[in-house]
Amino acid sequence: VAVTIYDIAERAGVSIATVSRVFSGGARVADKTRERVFKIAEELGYEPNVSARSLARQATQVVSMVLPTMTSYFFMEVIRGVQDCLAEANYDLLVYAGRTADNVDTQLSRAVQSGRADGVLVCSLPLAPARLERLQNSGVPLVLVDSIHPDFDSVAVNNVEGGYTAARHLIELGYKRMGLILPHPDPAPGRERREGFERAIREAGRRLDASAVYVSDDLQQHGYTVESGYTAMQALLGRAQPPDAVFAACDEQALGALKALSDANLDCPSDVAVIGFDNIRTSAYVGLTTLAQPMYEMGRAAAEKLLQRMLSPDRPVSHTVFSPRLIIRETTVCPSEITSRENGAEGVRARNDLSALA
Amino acid sequence: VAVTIYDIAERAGVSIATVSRVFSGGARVADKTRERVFKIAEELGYEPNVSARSLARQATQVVSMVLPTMTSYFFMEVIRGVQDCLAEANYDLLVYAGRTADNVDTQLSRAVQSGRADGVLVCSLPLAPARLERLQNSGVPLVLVDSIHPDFDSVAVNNVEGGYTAARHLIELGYKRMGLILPHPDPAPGRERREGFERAIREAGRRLDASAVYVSDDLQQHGYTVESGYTAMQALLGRAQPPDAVFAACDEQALGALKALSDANLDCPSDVAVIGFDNIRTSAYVGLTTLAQPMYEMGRAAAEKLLQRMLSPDRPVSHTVFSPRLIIRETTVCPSEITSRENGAEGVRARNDLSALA
DNA sequence: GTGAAAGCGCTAACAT
DNA sequence: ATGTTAGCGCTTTCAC
Repeated sequence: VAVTIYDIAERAGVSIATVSRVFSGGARVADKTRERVFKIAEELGYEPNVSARSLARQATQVVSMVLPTMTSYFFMEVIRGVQDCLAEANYDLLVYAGRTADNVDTQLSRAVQSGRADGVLVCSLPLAPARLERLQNSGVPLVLVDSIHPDFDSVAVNNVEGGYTAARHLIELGYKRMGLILPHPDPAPGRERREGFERAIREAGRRLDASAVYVSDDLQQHGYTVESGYTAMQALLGRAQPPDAVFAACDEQALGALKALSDANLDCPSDVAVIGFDNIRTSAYVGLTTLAQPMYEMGRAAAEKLLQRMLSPDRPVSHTVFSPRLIIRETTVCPSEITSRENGAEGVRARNDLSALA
Repeated sequence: VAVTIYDIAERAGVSIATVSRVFSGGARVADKTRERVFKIAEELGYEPNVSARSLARQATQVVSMVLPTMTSYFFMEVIRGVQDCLAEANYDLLVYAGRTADNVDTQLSRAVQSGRADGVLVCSLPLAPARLERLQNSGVPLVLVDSIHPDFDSVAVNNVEGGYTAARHLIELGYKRMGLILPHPDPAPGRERREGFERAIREAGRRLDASAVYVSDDLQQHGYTVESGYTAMQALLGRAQPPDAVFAACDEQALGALKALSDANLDCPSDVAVIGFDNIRTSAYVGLTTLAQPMYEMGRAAAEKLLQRMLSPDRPVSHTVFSPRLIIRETTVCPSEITSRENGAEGVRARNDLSALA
């Protein structure tokens, strides 16, 4: 049904090899011939068949990306970075997002299946032993995003540092009774953020009471939800010594916590301050203080790293770690205080908000 | 390098055809043979090569999806619906998102390239003549999402109805001076929402003054941004007769409008009411009254429709149109008024919020 | 600069 | 139930 190089070759009075050379770019073909071939191809509406080319070249010009779920601002931005980088290099992007927890491994398997893609990006997936083995056996070039393993290239944010920074920020502002809200303990990022947070508190000569920590057991989206944050804050408020500042290890939870506060007629930050992690879009809108991850850049970096690994499979494994950036908004400091404490800080905050809303 | 059916065939003492049959499912193979083949394949770590299979079958089991941009809650939900449906049918998803306006057509071309995918989903792309021709010539099964054209299957929301409903809601609440904020006039959805909105106003025996309409000329994201809404609301507030209720044709703009209101020390809804369109995540969070599009369902429906068209290319073209659903929150009615007007409405609203935040 | 020919790994008649 | 064989459309040595 479709037109092939044979059709072109015949009409142009050349061999299929020549037509192939014309469309493969590099090779040397007489200018006259090249032109003639292009012209005829244009007339006939010829396009090289992708599958045939992939089979012959033993390469697909496709990269696949595996995600635990589709619905998250974080993933969207990462994908955007990936997509932009790949498009520039003329690669296409196959997206595999899990729907349920068990479904993820099915998706992973498809993604790494032989001949499907030249490389694979694995995002935010804890590498349990079985999964790890699957990946190691696949032999496909692979880079990890938002997780780390010594055997694979990776791009991630320094979660420990982020947690540490969050605690330092609260300590410096003079808050006394810290609270901590965490998503499901399975994924590493939450655990790491907690580690940094607790370290800073220890270093300040204080301690985090067990009753001030709420860990979600929500399997829904590993607790990365507004609801889980809402529940968590309610629980913390019910404790004997409610906190005066809480670190929610992801912005979704922080937003839920904020909601719980306002439902309880408590003011943020004067009654309870809140700091999140991620800097999702809504955070800028509601003025949530948080630690920003450079999501788009992480996507780009991961794609670039993968492209490099595809070129030279033997290069040493490398890990790119970004530092989370503290964005101070209104949930840890009242606007008036900001101006009084830091000269011109108000102006900075305003600009922050505008750009963050972009 | 990789293991092929030849390796399996040899070790199992059968022909490659038998091995192929085993892995292609359907055909009848002796149970003993099948088992033996599976066992050996397992040992050798065999996986069918995707490109070879695609070439031989003349089908890829891949669907590609083209989007104007990656960064939008709407697209994300649509993609999720698409992905879920495709995964169930064992299809993979290739995502092409434009980065700049001109880039979109490059992406479109790749998406419909011969042999790349068995079908294509085109989302939110105005079909200018050149683009239209490209699609018609490609011969690939295709369905449109969030836009309509007589030549192609499509899935969309009834924007005219949505605009109409928005106006009716405001009229019934007793608002007098309507304002209208629109994204860039190029994409059809905005124009259609305006049409419905103005019709309802005409039918109510009133008219919409030209000075009460603000159309964004922002090319950035076709004006689907918080900033464009912010600017728009500021402009409307500066008019001789500022509106007491405004319809923003997308939620991003509505959020910007809300921000402009609060920056001007105006209360919503008592000074100016605001109603949006889309029901993005943040809208639920800030209590924005809006018209919800069933994004996930639209994605699913589109994918299903595409799968059907791929099965029977000659079926008549069909269009699925969803009705937008009015979600009343706090930007058009004060909570107290809701309870006084509609019995039990408060409870409904609360439930709405919880589920919408999910 | 161009052509001939041997694959790439799998599928699908057709034959047995 | 299984084997033989001719492709699928393109790339890529190797000659000339």
